[in-house]
Amino acid sequence: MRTHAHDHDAVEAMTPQRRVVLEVIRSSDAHLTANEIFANARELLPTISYATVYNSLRHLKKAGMVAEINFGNGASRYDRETSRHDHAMCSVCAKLVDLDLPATVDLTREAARRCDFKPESIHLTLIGICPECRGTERAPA
Amino acid sequence: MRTHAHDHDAVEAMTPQRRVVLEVIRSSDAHLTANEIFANARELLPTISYATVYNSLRHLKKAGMVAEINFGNGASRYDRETSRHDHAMCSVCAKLVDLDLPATVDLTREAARRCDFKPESIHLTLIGICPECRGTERAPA
DNA sequence: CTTTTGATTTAGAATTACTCTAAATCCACG
DNA sequence: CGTGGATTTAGAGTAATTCTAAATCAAAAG
Repeated sequence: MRTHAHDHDAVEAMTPQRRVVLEVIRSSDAHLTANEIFANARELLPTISYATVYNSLRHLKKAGMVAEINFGNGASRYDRETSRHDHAMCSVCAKLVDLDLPATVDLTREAARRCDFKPESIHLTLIGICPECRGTERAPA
Repeated sequence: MRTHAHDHDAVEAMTPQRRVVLEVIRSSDAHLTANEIFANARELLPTISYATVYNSLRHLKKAGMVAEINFGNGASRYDRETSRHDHAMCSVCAKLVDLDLPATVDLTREAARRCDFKPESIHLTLIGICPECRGTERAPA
């Protein structure tokens, strides 16, 4: 239902701003928050606004170029790794670690069977104490 | 290390407000948000304030009487079911369903082994399309 | 080259979900 | 009755994110 269907029809373009946001995410091995991405993006492109960072993140996510991770404890974080993977989060220092469990394909199937959902994805996060924090938090009862 | 250790020493009491909040959560089979809990609690106890609902939720959670669920997409929801269980969420209607996967004990161990965390808990959520939405969303490409 | 059209960006206001604060209240005990 | 600690209340404050409206930009059309 378009008036003309122009050639470019590019509802989703890769603009300089989006390129910068993507670059920021790709050049960090941490899982940055929107806030951190905004700060880093400003250094590369001082005029970029907060809203544009969010717009870009939504766009890049939709385009499958970044992944959003959210654990409910605060701000979303953005991940350059877009293939399905799991996470472990330290309950002491909140560190986030990537994880790959081979069992998830079966698990997804099993879960979907039990609740009669058409499976799309599965999110799995281990909560625990990381080696570093275990070292310091060794306090006995 | 207390000054006196009075007899009552009750740092955490079950007050009428907390009772009402608990009652609201227990009497619903849905997973209510704090907002919904506030609204329902007001009907039982019209003077209760928003902050008290949050205080009560924190208290009840700490006391192990309710569980908090958060999928990062918005407000936390509160669950009368406190034993460990998994969830499935419909990507179309956002419905939330409880699930019980027997494999999670092994999975937790396996995940902890891979990242060398001391395991505490595991969160598993299937994302998919529920039977009802599958019925209506049957639209082919 | 200029206009048109629609996407995009910008700055800041608005919204949502929640937490904090300070004053008022409650309650067991002395 | 008074004191002290916990709790409640109303409303202000905060953090994360979205919305809005005006400005900008870029490709296609004239």
